[in-house]
Amino acid sequence: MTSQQVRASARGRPEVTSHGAIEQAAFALFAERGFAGTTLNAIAERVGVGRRTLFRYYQSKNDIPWGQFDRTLDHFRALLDQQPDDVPVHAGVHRAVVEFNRFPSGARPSHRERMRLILTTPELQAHSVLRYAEWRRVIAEHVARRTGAQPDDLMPQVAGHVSLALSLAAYEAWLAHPEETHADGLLDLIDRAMTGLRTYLEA
Amino acid sequence: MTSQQVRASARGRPEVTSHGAIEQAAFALFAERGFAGTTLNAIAERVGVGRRTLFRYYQSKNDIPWGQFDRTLDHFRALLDQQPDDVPVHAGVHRAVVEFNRFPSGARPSHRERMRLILTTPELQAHSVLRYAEWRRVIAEHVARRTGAQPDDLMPQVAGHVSLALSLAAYEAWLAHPEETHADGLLDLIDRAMTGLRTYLEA
DNA sequence: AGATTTATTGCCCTTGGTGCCATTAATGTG
DNA sequence: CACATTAATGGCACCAAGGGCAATAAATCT
Repeated sequence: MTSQQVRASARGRPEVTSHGAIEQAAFALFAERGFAGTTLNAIAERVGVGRRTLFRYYQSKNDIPWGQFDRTLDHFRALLDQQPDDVPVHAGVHRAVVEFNRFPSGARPSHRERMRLILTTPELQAHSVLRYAEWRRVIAEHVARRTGAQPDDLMPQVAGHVSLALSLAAYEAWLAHPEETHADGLLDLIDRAMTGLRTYLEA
Repeated sequence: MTSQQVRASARGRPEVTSHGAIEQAAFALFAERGFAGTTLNAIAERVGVGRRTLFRYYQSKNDIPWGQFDRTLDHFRALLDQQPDDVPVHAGVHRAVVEFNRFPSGARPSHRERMRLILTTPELQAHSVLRYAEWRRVIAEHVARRTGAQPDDLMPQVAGHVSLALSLAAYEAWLAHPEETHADGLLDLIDRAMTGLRTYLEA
């Protein structure tokens, strides 16, 4: 990936590795031996760094596959904010969600590789809820602002939960058929999940 | 709770404890020291049993708060099956979901206590996804059967995911205001989550 | 009583994760 | 250049969850 947090000043001992380097090493090992079969020691060794140092870059082993997800949340917030006021709230949210999932194709590990690992590995599936919670919060806050409610009120929360539900269903479908390597299939599936919900509720 | 799996025969050494006894001890400790602050050793000690034995009753520490959730899934399946054919699929699912959450009030630990722990403790929040997956599967299978689709198709999956989304939003709201100790508030909130979704999508 | 069955539990080991802190490698200042 | 300062590295000791294994205990069956 690009790089790590821009350090405030160049003083002190420079960082000896980067998030990107760690992720590359980690994903290579995950592919070889699986997630559970890869120890932090093995990753540290391959990166050429002490095990203890890994914890300065990631809070836990489970956090490695997510990379710097938290950074992307600012982007998501911006996407929501730039939705025009004259479209219905739900439509704006939906559009922002779709846009949010448009990922650059050059990334390593690829978005698909990341998500495949995350959504197929039970430990990671579980751990991801904590990431999702922050993401949902962003939606709840947006919906609350647009509707004059509080973020913790039922409707904003429902909007967050349901948006996540649709995204997850779309991701699982995306990963299910192996042909669709390009991200377009994913965005399309998010749309289809939404229309799926509408027909489900109307039928 | 009532008891453990009915043993096939009465042969062999009898079980020295029960799921119920373990849960009681565990919840007492969780209340005292918190979930993370309670070691399996402490639980084993209070139950009066070896630590190793706990693993014969629960797969992991995280599984203790859920009790025998898997058992209730059969009940859920039955609730879905008994929905009349002439109501729309989504309505039947919704009704079954509501009914599923009507819990006996005499249980120890109480349903509310359980859910409060589960939904407030990050480790448990995460772990619960795995439980939810089975629950969602039940819905997806039902919807698939009723609509002539496959359980892994997009719409049934969306139905499962969205039903879960509504339930979680309702549970969180339920736990948010402390007055509503009786389960009725919960069932009502599930209804309100559903109408919340409808107004969100129509506005 | 002895064979059989089944649950308990202790022992040992691996792994993730944390606290602590000495060490290292850079930049700044006199 | 020497030396203070700053900040990252990584070793060490330790804890807790979890799993494999095997000995043992407590019941029933013949």
